[in-house]
Amino acid sequence: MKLQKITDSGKRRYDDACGTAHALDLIGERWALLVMRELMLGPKRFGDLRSDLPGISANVLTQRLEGLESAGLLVKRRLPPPASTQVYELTAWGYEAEPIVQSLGKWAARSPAHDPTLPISATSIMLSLRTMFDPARAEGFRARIGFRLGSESFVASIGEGRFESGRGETAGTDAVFTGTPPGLAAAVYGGQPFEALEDAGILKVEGDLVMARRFTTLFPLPSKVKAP
Amino acid sequence: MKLQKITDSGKRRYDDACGTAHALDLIGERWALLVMRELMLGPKRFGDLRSDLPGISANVLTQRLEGLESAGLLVKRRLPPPASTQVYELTAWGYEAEPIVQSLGKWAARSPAHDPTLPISATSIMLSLRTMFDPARAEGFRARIGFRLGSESFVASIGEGRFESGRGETAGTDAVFTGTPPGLAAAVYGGQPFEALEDAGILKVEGDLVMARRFTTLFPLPSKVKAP
DNA sequence: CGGCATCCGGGAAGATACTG
DNA sequence: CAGTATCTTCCCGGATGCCG
Repeated sequence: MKLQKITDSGKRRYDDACGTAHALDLIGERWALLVMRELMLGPKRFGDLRSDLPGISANVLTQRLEGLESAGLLVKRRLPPPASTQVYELTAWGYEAEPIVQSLGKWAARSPAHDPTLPISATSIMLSLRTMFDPARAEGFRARIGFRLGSESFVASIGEGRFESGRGETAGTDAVFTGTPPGLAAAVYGGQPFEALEDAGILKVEGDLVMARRFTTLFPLPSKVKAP
Repeated sequence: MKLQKITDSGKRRYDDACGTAHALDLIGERWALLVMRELMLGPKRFGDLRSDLPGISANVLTQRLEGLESAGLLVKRRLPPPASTQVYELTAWGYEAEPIVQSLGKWAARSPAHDPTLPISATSIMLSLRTMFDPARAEGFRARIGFRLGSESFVASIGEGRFESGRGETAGTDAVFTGTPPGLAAAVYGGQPFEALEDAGILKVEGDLVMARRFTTLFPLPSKVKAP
C-alpha cells in the first residue's frame, strides 16, 4: 500500500521554509555537492567528472546531473565542432555555491578524523588554496604561480593581499609546480621540502624557488579538535 | 558474493581527502545538519528536536544524535536536578558549523523554488536574522529587541553595525515581537505591516513600534534567480 | 568512449507500534 | 517523555547492455 502526501511529487524533501533546509533539498543528496565542487573551476565532461569523483557510479552521476540541471544549477552544453563533445557547466547561481564548499572545507579541516592520505582531485586542491589563503601572511608578496596537475593547468595570482586562481596556462608565471594533487598538498599543507617531494617523484618545482617556498606558507591549517 | 573495501567499516563514506568531502562524511547524512541547526542556539531535549524538525522519525533522530555525538559534534548531557532531563548540546566545534548553515541559507534564498509558506521553527527564523543582517542598513541604529515565539524567548541586540542574538528573556528590551515563527518571517521578509499580522493573529508587536519597524528593514533578501 | 536505461542486492530512511 | 523494535519503501552502488 502506497501512502504519500499528495504534494509529494516523488522526491524526498524537507518540508521546511528554512533556507538551509531548502538548500539541502537542492544539493543535499549524496554526491551532489561534490559534483558541484568538481565544476567550480569550469565545465567538465561526464567521464572527467566520473574519474575525478572516486567511487561515484555512472547512473548516480547521471541522476545528479539531471537533478542539478532541473534545479537550475548547471547546464548541459555541447562544445562547438570539431570538439563537439558534451560538457556540464555551472550556471551563475551554481558558481555562487562556492562559499558553501569553502565553509564546509574550512570547518572540516579541524576534524580529528580527517585523513589527508586519501586521493584528491586537482580541482579540490586548487579550491582548497582559495579556502585556506591567509591575506595576513601574504603581506607585500606578489607572485604568479603555475600548476600542472595531470593534464590540467591552473594559475594563481597573489597580490594586494588577494588570491585569485583558475584554469590557465602556466607560461609566464614566476614558478611552476608540476606533479600530482597529493604532491602539491604535501608541499602546501604537509610542509614537505621540495627535495623530498621531488625524490618521491610526486612534485617538481621550477622557476623562482624562493617565491615558490614562500607561496607554500600562505595557507595555514586550523588547529585540530582533540579526538573525542 | 560480498565485495567491499577492507577499509569500509560499515559506513558509507566518500574516499576523498578534500575537506568538503570529509565534512559531508560528518554531517552529510539526511537530517544531520538540520539537527545541528536546531541546536545552534542552545541545548534541546529529544522531544523538542523532534517537534522542531517536521517529518523526522524517532529512530532516525536517534541515529543522527548517536552519529553526531561519536563525531564529537554534540554531547548528551543530563541537567542537574530537579530538572534532571536529558539534553543534547553542541560542542565548541559543533557551534563552529554555523557558517555552513549560514552559507547554505544565504545561497538558497535566491532559489526560485523556495517556498516560504512551509512551517519553520523558532530557531530557524532567529538564525536567519543573523544570516541576512545587513550592517549598512543598521547605520546609527541601536536597539534591543525581544521575541516570544511559542514557549521560547530570544533577544537580539543591534549596535555599532553588529547584530547579536541568543536565547534570553525579553524584559527591558525596546520592543517585543510575540507570535509564531511564520508571523515574524512575514514581518521581516514579507514586509507585512504590523496591523495585518495582528489582525491575522500571528504576531503582536509591543513597545517602541518605530524601532520595531526599523528593525524589520535590516534583513534584505537577495534577488531571486529567474526560474529555469 | 560518452551517455544513458535497466536490473538487482544491500542498506538507509520513513512510518508505526511498543516499552520503560 | 525518551527512546527501541519492526516492517516497508526507496535510494545508492555495482554490473550489464544499448546506442550514438
